[in-house]
Amino acid sequence: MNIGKAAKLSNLTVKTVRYYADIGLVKPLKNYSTGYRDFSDDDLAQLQFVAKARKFNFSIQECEELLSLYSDKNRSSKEVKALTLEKISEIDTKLIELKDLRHQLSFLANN
Amino acid sequence: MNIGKAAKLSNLTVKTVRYYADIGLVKPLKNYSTGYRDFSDDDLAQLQFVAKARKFNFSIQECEELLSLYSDKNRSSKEVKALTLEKISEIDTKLIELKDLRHQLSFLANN
DNA sequence: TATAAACTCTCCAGTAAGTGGAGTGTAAAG
DNA sequence: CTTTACACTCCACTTACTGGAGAGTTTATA
Repeated sequence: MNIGKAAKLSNLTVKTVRYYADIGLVKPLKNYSTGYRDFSDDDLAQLQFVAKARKFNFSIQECEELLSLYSDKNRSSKEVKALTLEKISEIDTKLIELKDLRHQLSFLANN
Repeated sequence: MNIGKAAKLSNLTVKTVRYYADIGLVKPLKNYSTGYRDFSDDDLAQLQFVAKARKFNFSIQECEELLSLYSDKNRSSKEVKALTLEKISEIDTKLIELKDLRHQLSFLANN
């Protein structure tokens, strides 16, 4: 699919998707007659994942790590699992902090 | 208190606190003989709040809005409440998305 | 009391992750 | 067949910091 569709389906802007392709975070094929990028369903899945992770301040580099969980055959299953669990625990911390922030705001709303 | 203590107590770096003072997000007094910034407890509370909000991608400008909830006497109580509730609802969305991301990762960890 | 360590300041340059816009080529609809 | 929508590159700008130089201040130690 073209970049516009990929952007729409991943809730990213065309600019951002192009940027991610530029830095090699996704590697869509390129039609060398038109120069248009061609995103596979797999590319799309990666974009969707990155879109979510970036929202919670996982850096581009961390996103790359997380994406490698999907695809890196050189990693042992144990290693994959450990890395994933680490990220999950980071998310759990974020969840607590976010609830705390919500609490603080809702306290504000009631006075 | 000096900037180092303010930074430590708000989990920000000295650099970041200085930056927030530079852009006027906090307005510590300044000792005009030494040039040292002097952060009040109130300044600290604002820094602590901003530190939390920034973690969840509320922009600096949004942080300014949120901080104004604490102090802006020109706002009607209704307006304050509405703005706060809006931010809370944004947080609720973030909470859902974050749980979703966690779910996706924990699925990864189990195969 | 001297002096070293720790802390502060300003200023300036660099970074991460985009964002906006000009200028131009391609494809689809009317 | 031409207007409209979408794609491309390239380059400058933005946000929110971050690092480092060079210099003054405060505190702890010898």
